[in-house]
Order: sequence, then C-alpha cells, then structure tokens
Amino acid sequence: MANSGKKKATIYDLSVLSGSSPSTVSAVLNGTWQKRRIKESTAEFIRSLAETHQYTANRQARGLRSSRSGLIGLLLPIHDNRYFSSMAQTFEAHVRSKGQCPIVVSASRDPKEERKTAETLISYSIDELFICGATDPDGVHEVCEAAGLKHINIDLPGTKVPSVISDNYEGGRMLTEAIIRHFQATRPLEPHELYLFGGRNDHASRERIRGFRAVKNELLGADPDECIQPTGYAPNNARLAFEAFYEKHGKLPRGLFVNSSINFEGLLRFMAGHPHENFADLVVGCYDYDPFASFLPFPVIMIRQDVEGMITKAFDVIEEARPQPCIHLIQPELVQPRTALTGPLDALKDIE
Amino acid sequence: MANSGKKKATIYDLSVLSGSSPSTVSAVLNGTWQKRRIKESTAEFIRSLAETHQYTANRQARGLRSSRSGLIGLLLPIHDNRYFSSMAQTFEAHVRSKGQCPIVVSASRDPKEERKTAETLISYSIDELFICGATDPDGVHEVCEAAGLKHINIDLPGTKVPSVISDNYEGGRMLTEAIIRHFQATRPLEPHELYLFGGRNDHASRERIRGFRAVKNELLGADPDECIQPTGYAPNNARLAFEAFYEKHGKLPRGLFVNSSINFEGLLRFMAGHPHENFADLVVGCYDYDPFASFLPFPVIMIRQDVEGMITKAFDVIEEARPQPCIHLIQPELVQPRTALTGPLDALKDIE
DNA sequence: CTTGTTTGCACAATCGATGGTGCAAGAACT
DNA sequence: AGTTCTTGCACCATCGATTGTGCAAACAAG
Repeated sequence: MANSGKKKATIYDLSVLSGSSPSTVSAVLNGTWQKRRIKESTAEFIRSLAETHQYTANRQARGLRSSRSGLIGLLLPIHDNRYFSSMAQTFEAHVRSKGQCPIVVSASRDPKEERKTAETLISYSIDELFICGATDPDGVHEVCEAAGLKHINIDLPGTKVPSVISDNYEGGRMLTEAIIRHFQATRPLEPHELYLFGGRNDHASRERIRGFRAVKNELLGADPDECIQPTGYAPNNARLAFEAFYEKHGKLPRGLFVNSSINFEGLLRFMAGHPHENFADLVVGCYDYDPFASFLPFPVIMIRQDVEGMITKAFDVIEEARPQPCIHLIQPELVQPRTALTGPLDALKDIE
Repeated sequence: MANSGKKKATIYDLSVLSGSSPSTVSAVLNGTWQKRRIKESTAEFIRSLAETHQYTANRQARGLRSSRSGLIGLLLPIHDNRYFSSMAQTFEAHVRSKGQCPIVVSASRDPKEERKTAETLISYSIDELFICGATDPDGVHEVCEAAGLKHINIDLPGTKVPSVISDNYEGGRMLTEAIIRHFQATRPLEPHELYLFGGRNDHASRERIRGFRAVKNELLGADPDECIQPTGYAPNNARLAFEAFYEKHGKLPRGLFVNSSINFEGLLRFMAGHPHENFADLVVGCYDYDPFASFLPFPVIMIRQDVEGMITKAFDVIEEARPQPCIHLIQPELVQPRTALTGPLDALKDIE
C-alpha cells in the first residue's frame, strides 16, 4: 500500500538515493561486493535502502544478462492424478531448497505438445528441464540439445540422456504375483481369469506387461494373448474395454491388473454403470498408489512408485559433469489393501 | 542436432543474414510489420530465415523491454490433491488457450511462504496472478498491489480484490442434508451422532460449518458444540481426532462430515489401524470429490466444486476494467455414492 | 523540373542487472 | 618528496527485443 501504483524500485533508483553507482548497488545486492572491494559501510547503507524500498531484483533483466533464469522446469503428462501431482509436489520442494523457482507444465502425452512446451520453457531460459513421463523423450531431447539445455528423463526413458525410472518389470512381477497369491487361499486363478488392462505401447507399459506375463507363466503355467488389453490411458477407453469384456462374458475376470490409476478410473466408471453387481470375487492390482483406491470394497493391491527416490536421484544425476545416457532403476513398493501411506503432504506444517 | 552446441539465433543473427536491420526483423517476427510498412517480400524472406534457423524469441529480453512476460501465475496451497491438481489442469488449459504460459506454484498454506512466492513470481514479471486457496489472500494482495500486478482470489476470498469461491454455505447445507436423509430410511440420526471433522478457521471452513450447523438444527433439532472438530488440514491431525473419539466412545459417529479429501485421508489412516471394525453403519460426507473415495465400502456422499466454472469466472472477472472487490459464488454439486465423474483428463486425446 | 506524398526501412534509446576495466585518493615505503 | 600499492568505487558495454523517430528513394502531382 505504501508505494502503491509506483513501479518497483530498481538498482538505478537505489543508486540515485544512495549516491553510489548502479554497479555498486548491484554488487552489494547480489553478494559480489566483497570481490569488488565495496566498503562495509557503503554496503550496509545500500542494503538498508533496499530494505525500506522493498527492492527485489528484476529477474528478467538478470536472466537476460546472465542467460540464466533461476527457473527449473518439470514437464508432466498431466497434473490431475496422484502420481504426477506428487511428482510436482516433491519436485517443487527440491527446487526451492536449491533457491530456485519451479515451473511445472503439462503436455498431455502429446509428442508435438511436448516439444512445443519444451521450446516455450527454453524461450524463458530455464536452467534445467526434468522430462517426466514424456511420450517422446528423444524428441524433447533434440529441442533441449539444440538450446544447450541440461535435461533428464523421469518415468519414461529416452536414449540420449540419463533416465531415472521405476523398475516397471520388477513392479509388474510383484504386483502380478501378489494378485495370484491372493487367490491361493481360496480358489486359485486360472490363466484366463487374470487380465491386464490399460497402458499403451510405451516403455513402462511394455515392461509391466513383460513382468505380468513372466510371472503368470511361471505361476499359472500359461498366459493367453487375449488377457493383455492395452487400451491406452484415457479412462473412457478402459471403461469401454471392461464393458466389452462384460458384454461378452457376463462378468469381469476375477483378477485384474490395471496399468495405472487413470485406467482404474475407467473401471470405476464401468462399476458405476453396474450397480447390481457386487464384484465379490474381484481382486485388483493397480500400478499406482492412491489412498482411497486402497480401501475399496474389494481387495486392491497397489504399487507405489518411489517418487521421492526418483526425484532425488534425478537431481543427483543431472548435477553430474557428463552424465551418460543410462537408465537408473528405482524400486517401487508393493502396497497391501487397506493401507494409508503418508506422502509429501505430511511434510507440511499445519498452522492453526 | 543440426546446430547443437551453437547458441540460439537472435534477431541480430537474422538481421545479418537477411541484410535488414534488427528492428525490421523484430517487426516481422512479432507481427507488427504491417504497421511498419515492411514489404511483404522482405517479411517473407525473414520469416523463412527464422524458420530454417529455428529462431524463437528470447522471452526474457522481450519481457524486460515490455515489462510483461507472458507468464500467468497460479498460487496453490499444494499440488498433491485432486481438487488442487484439477485446478492446475484447468487453469493450464485456459492460460494456454490465451497463448500464454502457465506457472503453477504451491505455498503450503503458509502466509509467509505465500507472500514470498508471490514476490518471486513478481520478480519474473508475471502478467497476472490467480491466488487459490491462500491462507492470507490480503497479504498476497499487498505484495501484488505494490507491484501493480493484476490478481484475483479463488477458493478463499480476500477483501481487496474480487474473489471467486465455492458457495461453501450452500455446499455445506447440501452435504449435511444428504447425510441426514441417508439415514432416514433406517434409523434416523441423533444430533450427537453427526460430527464434522477437519478444516480450520478459514472462510471456507467457517461457511461449511455454518451450513452444517444450520441444517443440523433444522432437521435434527440440535447441534452440540462438541460435534464440530476443526482439526486443521493435516491428515495426521484428523487421524488423531478420530483416534481420540474412538478411544472415548468405542466407535465412530455414524454420520461424518469431513471437511476435505485431505482430512478424509486422515480417516483412512484411522481405519487402517482398525482392521477389525467394519464400519457398517457409517455414512461419510466429504467436501471434495475423488472418484476412488466415492466407491468406498460405506456410503460416501461428496461435493464436487465446480473447478471449471470457477476458473472460467475468474478469467472473466480479471479481464474486467476495474473489478470490484466482491465475491462471486459458484455452486458446487452434490455427488451421490458410487459415482465416477469425468474430469479435465477426458478432454485429452489418447494417441495410440 | 520542382514540390509534396508515400513507401520501406534504418537508427538509436530503452528495459534492469552484470562484470570487465580504469582511475582517483589515500596509505605505505624508500 | 617521489614512487608503488591498495582501497573504493564509477564508467560503460552487454544481454535480445521493442518502438518512437527520422530519412532516403520512389512516385505522384502541378
């Protein structure tokens, strides 16, 4: 309110007020003043002026000069999902602890959109880019490479720079095995009673499917091809697939491996349309963790990917001098039904 | 790969290549060339050069000159939650359709953090700021005001600029009434059997509580004070409150009004610790919508706030010439148990 | 052939911060 | 007193794009 309407103070304003030159003011305020042999008393005076006039540096100007911006980007497929939003939450905490500013943007799993978004971020001179779950990581890589921007892949691997991803094969195995074992106390599953729904032809889905098929063959002795239904990621496509199966068989498979919580939403939509069914014998394994899903009226076994671990690793790797384009696998965790795990929110204090 | 390592092309590079002046190049590439009477053929030539050299404007430079950045900010409490992440998703779509770049940042419901974050965003010369769910909207307002930044409140109202918020009173009423009616077919609720948990002393919580108490008094004839338990937003505090109640009464209230999905997670944590209980008679009303929560093994009635409506309204209002500091109420929607609604994700195409 | 007009563009200042270089005044030393 | 350091800071170019202004050349009018 004090100086409302006035524009923000600049080093030139402070320069006039203090009687020093702009470069002196700049040096004082960005910490390089000792190197420039500015007197302590001068520095102190300028600092106090900056304080009373609420000076904050114009980052566009600084960024222009230094060709850095203090922005670190995270490119997501979508926001609206527990997995990716906890990615955003964790990423943000890391970035801020480095004193930089996070900029999180989604690109809808669309390769063109991904490149365009990366270009936009680059035009803001972001300092680093974390590419998470990109459909075409190598496409984004080219854009970054051309701009000389440090970047790294998360969740879906590329071939040109390091990638930090979940161990989807192991996760797929764990989850499949857990589903199968869940039935062993009662009536064991037949091979044609365990289906996989969702995902598409991306690295994560392929690995999970590979794990699924391996374990299924090992434990159930067979894995008919029709049990694999990669219906994409849209909830409605998954719903239609469940609908079609139900239409044909009059029921759902007893065991379901659902590729992501987004696909799981497709299952919910199917269920909403069949209120009479009680799905008593159903066991779902979902490759994602959501606390509410974990408490559904049928057993839901989930995989929690180690978001904190992945982000931490990614920051480690991106700092390395010359990172090699290798893949860092992060182990996910199996979550038994009716489990409410803590998450990044628990790190926040709740001021009352 | 083509010009890997080289830095990005500037208008000066193109100026040399084309034989025109930098100002001509600039005019051509930012669309003001007609006004400057640049020949069509010159423009065409420069455009083709820009194309082959993959020119993209340096936004920091542009922003410095024009004191705009093309960035529009959204300040959230947290990312990791369906309500706020769908806010982010919707906001992003709106911003991009205006040809600008969204920057979504969270501030942990901490007033100091909120102001600091706003200041950081301002230092990047963002063009507008949407303040969502801020603990201290007027504090953020001051920071914005001092910088001459257009801003608006969402979800929690301030007193200095327009606010677009859910009609929490009506929502609270609807939800409370739905809970009570849910019992009327069987054994009606007693006043001391309907509790409200979660939230704190913010506008939204107060309004919801007001609605809760009004309806409870109307329909049940009483509302003992101890039935209101504003435990804050942290899941664990809510859990402790449920734990304490259970300790004291040996059971949960039959009717629960839970103030947010985050608090609901506290209920899940409680339940995870009591696997023997079956919570058969429980009905939960939750002031937030989450598709998985809607299918839990007990009836969960939810409120879906109209995120799309709020964001749309907020964009309308912020464009107005001199917006008055009034409150725009957006009606939320009651969601019956076992309902899987579509969301912003359904707008995405799923490329296979 | 001279005097406007229009066309098409170049020049240069500017946004705010940074950092290399230079230089005066004082201190230290011979 | 004269020379050499050191201290303490000012000056100025620079980052890349925008924009007000000026001015030749081409053209039209008289």
